[in-house]
Amino acid sequence: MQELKKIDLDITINSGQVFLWDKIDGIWHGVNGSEILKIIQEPFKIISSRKNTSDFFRQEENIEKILQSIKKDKLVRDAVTRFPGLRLLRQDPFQCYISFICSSNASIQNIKQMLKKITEKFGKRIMFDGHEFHTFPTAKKLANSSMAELLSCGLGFRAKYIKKASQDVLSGKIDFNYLKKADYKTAKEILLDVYGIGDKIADCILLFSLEKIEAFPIDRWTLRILRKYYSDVFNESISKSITKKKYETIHEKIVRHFGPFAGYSQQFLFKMERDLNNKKWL
DNA sequence: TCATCACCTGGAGA
DNA sequence: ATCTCCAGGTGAT
Repeated sequence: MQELKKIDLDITINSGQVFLWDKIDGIWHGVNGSEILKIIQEPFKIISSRKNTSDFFRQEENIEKILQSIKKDKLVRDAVTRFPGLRLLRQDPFQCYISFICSSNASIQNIKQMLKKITEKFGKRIMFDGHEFHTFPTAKKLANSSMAELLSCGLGFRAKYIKKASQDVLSGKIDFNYLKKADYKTAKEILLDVYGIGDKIADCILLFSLEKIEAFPIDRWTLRILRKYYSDVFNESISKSITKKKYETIHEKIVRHFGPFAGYSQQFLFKMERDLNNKKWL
């Protein structure tokens, strides 16, 4: 029973959810909004630079129930068997929002580099555990930055997205607390209205930071998985590219098939397929 | 509604 | 060395 609840840090951090994490002397350290986290694997312990820390690993959640639910699908069951310690994380919403806007048409290494520069240029420098870190900047800080400063972070065409998206948070057009309370569909529509956010990125933000576990981001990897293993299940051939309308109808089928915790199944499938293809992580 | 295409940038592979 | 291609997409025709 205790084994089922064990979180595997290497696997979880290397599953495409977070980018600002590094192993220092064999121990994972990472940035989550205004806090820096240090996580010991054995015995499992979370050390935060802040007094009040969030439930980053979702330890309050009934993971046994969730795994039991998603394991009804055979391929997900295989993935859970291979990566039993993989967990969904609960990230700082603004950092998650900016991170995935940066992810557009970029490799994980590239995304990490962009975000690292953003924290170094705009975040607050703090010493923690004997090392130097930079917190993730506030929306205000990024909204008021110049385009030249943003471009110097290697953001390229994403710089204009980041600037506008930050302004939308500052103005209150995007209110993460409201989005957390709203239902999936409502929250998604609001996010889709942000310049630089489409279906895939909206779903990542919803799943990784806004408590929408039914979100199932469909990127080139998940699409590949769906094409490869689920065309029969969904009773339709899935094309190589996906249109806006198609994304919506497929998502409905996904939730019907995988259930209310579909986002968890996505995480296991994504991890498995990328590992299978020897793709690099952090 | 749908199919193309350009897009910043850095790294890998030819 | 130099070039091409691609990377967890999105917005504009």
